[in-house]
Amino acid sequence: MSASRPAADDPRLLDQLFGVLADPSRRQLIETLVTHGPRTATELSADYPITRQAIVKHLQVMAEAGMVIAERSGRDVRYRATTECLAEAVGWLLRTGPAWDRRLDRLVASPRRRAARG
Amino acid sequence: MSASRPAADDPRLLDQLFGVLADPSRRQLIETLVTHGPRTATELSADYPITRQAIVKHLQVMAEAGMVIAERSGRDVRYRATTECLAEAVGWLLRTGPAWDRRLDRLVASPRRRAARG
DNA sequence: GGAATGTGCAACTCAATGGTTGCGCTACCA
DNA sequence: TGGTAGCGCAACCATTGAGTTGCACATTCC
Repeated sequence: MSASRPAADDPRLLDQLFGVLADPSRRQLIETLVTHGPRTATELSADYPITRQAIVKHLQVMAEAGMVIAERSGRDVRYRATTECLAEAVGWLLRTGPAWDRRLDRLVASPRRRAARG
Repeated sequence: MSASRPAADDPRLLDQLFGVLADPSRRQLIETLVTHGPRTATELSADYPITRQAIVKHLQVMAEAGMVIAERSGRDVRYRATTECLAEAVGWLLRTGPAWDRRLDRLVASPRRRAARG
């Protein structure tokens, strides 16, 4: 199961991660799971304007990205938010973000041969 | 101009931000702009397997999200990476991420009333 | 055992989007 | 002043993905 979960250094992981986060419903879903603890898809669907099936699809995508864990107890499946994967996203952002300023700094400092734009 | 750029506290901004980051081409585009400095779409298209038009579309989406700035000089349009917006994404992640652990901690610590499914 | 509740799977619709091609316009340069 | 290189716009195609409905299967509980 979940044979398609990419490795930590696989760019596909970032695709999945950011892809999940790009959807407002999914961010809200995460926040709900965080603030209210593990819940079933049926429970969640009561608080959302979309179908249980839609919720399940979202949760499956999120589970694929390693952001939630599905735990079965009896006939219920309770979804729990996990956090490790988020480090990956933060990592990329911090690794890239600050670098921008450094770069821009260097560009401004260096003499441009093209009409000194800056 | 850019009338559709959402405010800082608008969830739409996070949609755009994470949406941009979810695409590997766009992440690579950002990294290229970061490491090589501002470049034109035509220059960029030389290093990518996709059309200039596709690149332009990406850059427009990224500009919409405030991640790049288009600067015209003569007939060239040079795109420069900016960084402020990333803080928004990092903010959400940090605000949400660490909370997970706190939550999980509390859940583990609290006595469960439902058959102690720990 | 049988009703009720919840999950899982599949097919379908519809909109968004990544990508393409084609063409007209503008700016640069010899 | 004419050729060339680069940008902008529009139409179009194929794919993806969010969401729905319908139904079958499993589990709980009376």
